[in-house]
Amino acid sequence: MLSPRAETILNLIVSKYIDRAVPVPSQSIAQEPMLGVSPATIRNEMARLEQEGYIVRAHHSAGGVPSDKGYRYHVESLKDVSLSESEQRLFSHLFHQVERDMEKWLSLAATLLAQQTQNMAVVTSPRPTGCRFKHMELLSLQDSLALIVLVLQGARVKEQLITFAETVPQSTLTVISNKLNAAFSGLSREQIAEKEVELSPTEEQIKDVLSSMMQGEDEQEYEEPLFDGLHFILSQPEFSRSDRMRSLMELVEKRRLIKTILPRELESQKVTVMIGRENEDEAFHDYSIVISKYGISNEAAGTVGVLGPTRMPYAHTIPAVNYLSRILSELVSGLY
Amino acid sequence: MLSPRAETILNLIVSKYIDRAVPVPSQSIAQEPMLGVSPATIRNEMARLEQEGYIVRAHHSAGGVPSDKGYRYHVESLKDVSLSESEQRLFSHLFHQVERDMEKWLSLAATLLAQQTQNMAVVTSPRPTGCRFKHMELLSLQDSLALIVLVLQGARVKEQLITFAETVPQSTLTVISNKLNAAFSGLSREQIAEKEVELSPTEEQIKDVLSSMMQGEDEQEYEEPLFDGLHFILSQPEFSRSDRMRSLMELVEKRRLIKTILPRELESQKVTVMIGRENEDEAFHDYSIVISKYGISNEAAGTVGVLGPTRMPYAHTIPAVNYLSRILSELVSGLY
DNA sequence: GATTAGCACTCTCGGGCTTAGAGTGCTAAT
DNA sequence: ATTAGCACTCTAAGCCCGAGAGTGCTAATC
Repeated sequence: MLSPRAETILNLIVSKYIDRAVPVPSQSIAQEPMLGVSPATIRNEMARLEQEGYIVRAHHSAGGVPSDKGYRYHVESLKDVSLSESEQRLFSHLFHQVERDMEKWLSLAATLLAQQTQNMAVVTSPRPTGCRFKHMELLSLQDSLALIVLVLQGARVKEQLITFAETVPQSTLTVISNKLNAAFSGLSREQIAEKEVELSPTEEQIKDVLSSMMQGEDEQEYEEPLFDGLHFILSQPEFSRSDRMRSLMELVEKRRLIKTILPRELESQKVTVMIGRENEDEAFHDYSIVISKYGISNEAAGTVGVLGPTRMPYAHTIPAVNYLSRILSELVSGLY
Repeated sequence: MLSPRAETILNLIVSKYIDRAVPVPSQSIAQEPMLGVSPATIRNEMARLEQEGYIVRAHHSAGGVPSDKGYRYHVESLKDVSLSESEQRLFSHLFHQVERDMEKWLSLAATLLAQQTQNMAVVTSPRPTGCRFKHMELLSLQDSLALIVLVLQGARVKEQLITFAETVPQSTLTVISNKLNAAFSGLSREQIAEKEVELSPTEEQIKDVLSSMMQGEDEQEYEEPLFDGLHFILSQPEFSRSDRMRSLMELVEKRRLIKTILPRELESQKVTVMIGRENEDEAFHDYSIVISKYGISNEAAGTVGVLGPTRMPYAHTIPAVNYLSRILSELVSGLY
């Protein structure tokens, strides 16, 4: 419903505004060689775009600034742009160079994404839904103090100290861990609770700790996410006023992202873009979020995304989030 | 060399400035009932304090602001103030309530410290100097993919994936881990390298990975530290200008603290205060750092501290850092 | 000699005014 | 449908001014 020329002009306004952060005047559009028209014509078109809500003006006689609707239009027009081949190669190369360690992969993904988009990247760990016991180990540290190392399905390792009422030697601990490993291997927390096994008081205590470790894992729907690129986002002109800056910092520190945005059901593996007021949470009405699930759905899924001002380089961000979520999915499926 | 009255006045200026963040006029000092003198007298004393460099004036006819030297004087005067009994009890109570887990302790320490001082707290993990092998475990994930779980002295657990050239069943892995556990128990990385053991190619590969895991642990002098209270420090009036705010954020993200401040040799277990230009690194010339080592010297030492503007509530900060470092030391020594 | 009242002086901060410049909307001509 | 031309609008920056806060100095007082 937008004439081809109007479309071109809108896209020009959006991209110019994205990289200059200054209201776009009709003149600067007219200079583009691709459409040989005068500023006056552009002004007419812009008046129409404003009426229809694609752009907004700061005041009566100022240049055009894209509205949420304008950004949305722009985003739709690049839904299936993908990362350039050379960047794809660069990314996978970097992933293959790094140690084989989930932590490292996540932090690499966050760094690359922040770098690529000049905004803040957020990555959460792939979290198994309903974790399963794989293996445990008991190590004596002092007479009555021991370390429990619990390995869950999917190469996830947790540790926890435990204090016994009495001295328990390593030899006993080894016996116990063999027994419990045999009994619990492959089971979920519920199954472990139901399982009928003859247990000594010490063994019972250990079982309780294991169970609470697994419960912690199950309940904590998203673990502390990884952030990178705060300094990029903070140097955006949107945050030159320090109160805007502080409110962003509070969003980050108060973990609001995690609580309200991440838990939302995302279409599996597809990049979702939420622009300004499209976000339900009012706190994000001035921000855009580009986010995607990755991992194995219903088994171990994490999220990878970018937070920035609505004036965000979507053309870089969307393909980058998309590609990284694919890489991470592959890496995760290697672990299951 | 400062008359008792001058001392009182200086201390009043410092504390008033610390909680109001506004240059202190002679009047507001004269109001203090403890010295029954007129503003004019205070002005004379303040002129002296300014000459001697204890206070500074923003402009010719403005109130007094403590200089670094002034803060230093103030800090020296409260070197052996300690935390109130009730707070001590509160702190230890909180530590005993939380799970027995180093991570949790550190994060509690950071939160408490930030809260108490209304500034940013930094805590690093206790890092063993020259780590020692305690135990390892090999778990098959897929045909030729396994997970190595390595436990080091001091309840420190690391994990790492490994891919073999061929399929290796769990039974073989179990045999191998028993063998290596027996051979390497209690050894440092160098000792493991020297140790003469007959090893199969697969075992050799595992040994190499173990060695590199331990090397990583040894080399990484300080691991990612824990921050808390960014929002406190950012709401200090010092950071109302957004450029100051951003430069702080960069200090934090670029890990400058860790690289230049933390590695400095600190007198063991004693609180060190560095005020403004006393910091070697120019980047910290506007900040103060209150920091202390904790742990077991030459075995496993971490740092706990506070970063803030030079206008910092030293009277709360110093005893809090001091007390928390003592608590953490106790907790760490429980693990060794 | 130390203290203090009194006063002139300095400096900052906010409000209001003005001006330059950027960019528009409209009208009339092409 | 396009465009040149122009009057109009709005912002941002500079400037001035006056109020207020707080000082330093001087001269009087204890």
